[in-house]
Amino acid sequence: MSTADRLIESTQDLLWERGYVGTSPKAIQQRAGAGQGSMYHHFSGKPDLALAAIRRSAEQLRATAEACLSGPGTAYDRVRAYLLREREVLRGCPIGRLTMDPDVIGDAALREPVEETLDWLRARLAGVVSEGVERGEFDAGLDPERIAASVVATVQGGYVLARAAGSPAPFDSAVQGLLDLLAARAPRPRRSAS
Amino acid sequence: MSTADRLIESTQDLLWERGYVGTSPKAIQQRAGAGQGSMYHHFSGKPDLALAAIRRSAEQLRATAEACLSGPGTAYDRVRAYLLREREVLRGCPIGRLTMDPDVIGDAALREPVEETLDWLRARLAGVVSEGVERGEFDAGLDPERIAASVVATVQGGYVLARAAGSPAPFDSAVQGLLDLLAARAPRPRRSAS
DNA sequence: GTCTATACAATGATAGAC
DNA sequence: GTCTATCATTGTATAGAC
Repeated sequence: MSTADRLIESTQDLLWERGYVGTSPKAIQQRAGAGQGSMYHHFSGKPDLALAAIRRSAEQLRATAEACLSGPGTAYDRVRAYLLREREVLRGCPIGRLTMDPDVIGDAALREPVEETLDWLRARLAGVVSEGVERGEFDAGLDPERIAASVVATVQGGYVLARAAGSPAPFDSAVQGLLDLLAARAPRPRRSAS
Repeated sequence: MSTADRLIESTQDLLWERGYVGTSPKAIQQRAGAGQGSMYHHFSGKPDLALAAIRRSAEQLRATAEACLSGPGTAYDRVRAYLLREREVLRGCPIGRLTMDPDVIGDAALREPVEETLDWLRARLAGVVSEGVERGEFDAGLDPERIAASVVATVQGGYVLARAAGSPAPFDSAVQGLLDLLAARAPRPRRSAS
């Protein structure tokens, strides 16, 4: 792997763990095994490197979510797969956690991939729910945009609860609570009339 | 107001806005209009002052939530009042945001009030839901702990979505989505048999 | 491309005068 | 109680040699 790649990967890890404000160029260099000159040769500074790292994390998140949401089964099954997918719950979300970073939210360039990613995720989920409603896999009364926002919020908020508790348990409870509510609106396929 | 109080209040504001890592003693002193000597006279250092500030924010959050949850109406009404209460959505949660701060989560003393507050909130909500189930205000199948976790997670995650979007809209969507799902499990009081 | 040297502000605190 | 030094360390770079 190239030095630039190692720098980006180290930055991804540190942003995830400590946020933008808590991540120093020196820490990045040490984790990447690169010197200062090397870092400033490949990137103009901390914001530039952070942008590259955030973009890469965003791509990865998107790919992971897409794998769940384009999987097999009914709309409910796919939302369920997304909610129950394996996660390192106590680490939180590498993209969502950046929203609490004032220097990220305050900088249009850094915020853009964060906004874009979470917007995409909500829209993608809304599409799945909407499809489900059309197919009769979800009750007709459901508002896809609202349900999508609830699903993403439950995951993001679940991380908050888990980190506060020092345990993944509240995350799992929150997700199960939402799934319980959703299951009640997902009619089982009816074979009686066939 | 005493100097110590002004220091605590300034610290509350800065922790809310910038987190623990992003808040320096100097910034606190300037916002409080106090000198260094003054701060180090009243508090042993940054962690000590932060602890006082976090505890105060925790008390305030608890009081606000309790006001909604002990209000009038059915269990559904009270959960709804909590979810729809006025919030400065784009500022996020002064307690929840601290869970993303490695120096807070990594310090047992600083983490304790955060954990305790979110635990209390979930338990309090679970109590309301449980009461609702007993009274027939919620469907018997609901798991109060799960629903409580979903409610708190939706709020905490709603803040994340709102800050990413730069708008309270996704927060409102997430909350409405959850309320839609909950309303379907909250039978209207039946007068037919009376 | 990578390294070392240098710079200069901010951080988090201590000491001692008032 | 509050103020003004003072201090060691880290943060975030730039300059120039190799």
